Amino acid sequence: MKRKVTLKQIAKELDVSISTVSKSLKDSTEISEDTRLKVQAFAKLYNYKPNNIALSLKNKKTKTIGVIIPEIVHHFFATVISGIEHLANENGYNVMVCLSDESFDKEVINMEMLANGSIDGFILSLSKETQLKRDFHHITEIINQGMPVVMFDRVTNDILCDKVIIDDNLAAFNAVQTLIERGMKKIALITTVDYVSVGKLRTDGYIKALKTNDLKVNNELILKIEDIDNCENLIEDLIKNNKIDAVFAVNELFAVTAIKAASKHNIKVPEEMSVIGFTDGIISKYASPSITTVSQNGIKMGEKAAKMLIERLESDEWDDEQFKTEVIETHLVERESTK
Amino acid sequence: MKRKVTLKQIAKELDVSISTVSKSLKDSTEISEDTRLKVQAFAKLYNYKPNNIALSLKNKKTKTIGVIIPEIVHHFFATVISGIEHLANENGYNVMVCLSDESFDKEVINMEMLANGSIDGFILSLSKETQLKRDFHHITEIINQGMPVVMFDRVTNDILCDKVIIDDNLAAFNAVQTLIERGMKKIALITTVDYVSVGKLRTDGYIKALKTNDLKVNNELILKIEDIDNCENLIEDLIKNNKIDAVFAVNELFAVTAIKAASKHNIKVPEEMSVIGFTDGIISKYASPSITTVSQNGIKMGEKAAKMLIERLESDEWDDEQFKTEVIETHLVERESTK
DNA sequence: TTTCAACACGAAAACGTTTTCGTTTCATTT
DNA sequence: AAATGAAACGAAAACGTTTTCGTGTTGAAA
Repeated sequence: MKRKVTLKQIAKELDVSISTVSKSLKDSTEISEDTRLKVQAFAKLYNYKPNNIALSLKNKKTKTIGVIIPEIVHHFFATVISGIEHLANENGYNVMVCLSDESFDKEVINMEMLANGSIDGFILSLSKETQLKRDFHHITEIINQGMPVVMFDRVTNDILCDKVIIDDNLAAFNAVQTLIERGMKKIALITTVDYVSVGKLRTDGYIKALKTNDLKVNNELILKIEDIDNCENLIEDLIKNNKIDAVFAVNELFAVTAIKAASKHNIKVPEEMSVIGFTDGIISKYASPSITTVSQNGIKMGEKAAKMLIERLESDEWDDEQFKTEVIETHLVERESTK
Repeated sequence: MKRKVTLKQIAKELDVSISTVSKSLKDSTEISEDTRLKVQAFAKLYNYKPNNIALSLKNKKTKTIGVIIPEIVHHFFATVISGIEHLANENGYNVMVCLSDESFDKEVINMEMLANGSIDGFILSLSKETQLKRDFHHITEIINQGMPVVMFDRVTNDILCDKVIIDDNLAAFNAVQTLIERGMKKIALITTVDYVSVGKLRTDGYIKALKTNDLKVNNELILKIEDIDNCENLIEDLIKNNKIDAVFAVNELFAVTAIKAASKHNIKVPEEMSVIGFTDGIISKYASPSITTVSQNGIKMGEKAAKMLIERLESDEWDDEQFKTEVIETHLVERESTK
């Protein structure tokens, strides 16, 4: 077992100073060709690689990005991470991932943990609980300490920082508008509780589309689901008890569950009922019928977020206090669940 | 913007030495109560938190686990990460995630990057390309440097280290055995190319089950897919051209694609054809019909891998050179695609 | 009064780098 | 022969900790 070799060991072995070794390896002209080559050969032989931790301490830069997300077993968040990781890697950064599990406390603990030197900046999406509590002191504090933060998807106006989002409101509006244009009148909405920012925005888009087209907003057709694990019965009731033309769901899980409920009651999709979901994930693609969705390009969001963060990190320190909000384009991916 | 405060700054502010500050914060009895309280109050006021990087350098421990996986936009790997992250977090560890994108070179680069001090140990699953090349020197080298490695799922006998796997062979055998017991005779296999370790093992299990039951192994019923993105046509041909009783697929993607192909040709699942998949993921759950699968508990695998790694890290340094291979239990999750 | 603990604190090394600023040596110029 | 200057290298600080080992000041015991 040969342990990693350090500058000190090389120096001792070759009977020169640590400085000489360091300079030699950096091809400094200060060192004679003789010693330079000798040191380099020795270093290569022993496979010397500088210690990242020591470099981090010296440079006050870790070249690491911290990512805090609510969960990872979730197609959208997984794609975002993928985007972040790739862009980070291209730029010589590594990625530390922490899960908040939708919990405020875990979000706080994880952020404080990482903020103490482990990383250079954050990319994060708020947990449900944090959105419910509207308590963001842990994030503003970190920003105040001079650490850049980029938020994505689940963001809030209460924090000033760079953000990457989609236009949830508009995307929902367009989706519902499409349904209306195709003749649907009785359109149900399956959404989350209001404190989830994106859920609220999509709900607003739905309502706006109805109003724009002089359709009544019927609260019986709006289902707000708190506990995602027990949504089947609620959705089944909604579909069974109302003669619905179409369903707009704010995520794919609700969409596929609606389709399953319809099929259970012999309602044909899309002939008798159209369904549009949100987030173009794996379920929508492989469900039967496959589901028309609003695409939400997680890869792009991740890449954009990483790019913004790295640019801040490498700009000359806070030269520009103007924070930006980038809006990622969405579009409707038409599949079999709409006619 | 108030930057993070250090021991040195506190020391200067209170006109004591750095040592005194450090000891005070650690409640050392060496320090008088007076100064101790004074220092603690000041530290609290300025929200002092020790710098992780400095601690890592001093302790030669980063309290960070490196994870290398082929991709993350993949339900199984996402669940594994989830398991790793939770167990790591419980034990005060953080997780750095790197994606190899199924590429040998990226796997090597990422590992070398992290091995230079950034992490205490690795958890990894081999990329396809690495499995194809059978070149593992980058991993053995890291192990030789004294860094613990735990491999999961896609492992190899060529490396001596801790491992976490499922019994792919047995699980496949049992799945096919179940099909046979229910009267199926013409059972197709949709699998990967042989160099993917788990694909090969599952293929062997399929063959073994047939042979055990004196059924002929018909190569026309075995489809080995290289390019996962273009599997539809191949699978459709397989199903169209053979009157098949059942399909055993080595992942859920193949399984759902088989079902779609069947439905396209008006073959009813499960009435005319049963389907069993592998990896109990989100597709299987939400497909129509939902798919019977061999469960492969990624959370448990991740937790187990993290546990083994942390135990090695915190044991008294290589006290035990015996590496273990943990086998995670699987079982058949029965759904609608089998009768 | 001397001696010796106990007490309270500080200096310094160590972790592994990079980099600035000497210092020594030797050859060249005046 | 003295002065200058380049060439080649080393010492030391710095990043932020922890910890060992002093050291100076007390008070009490001898």
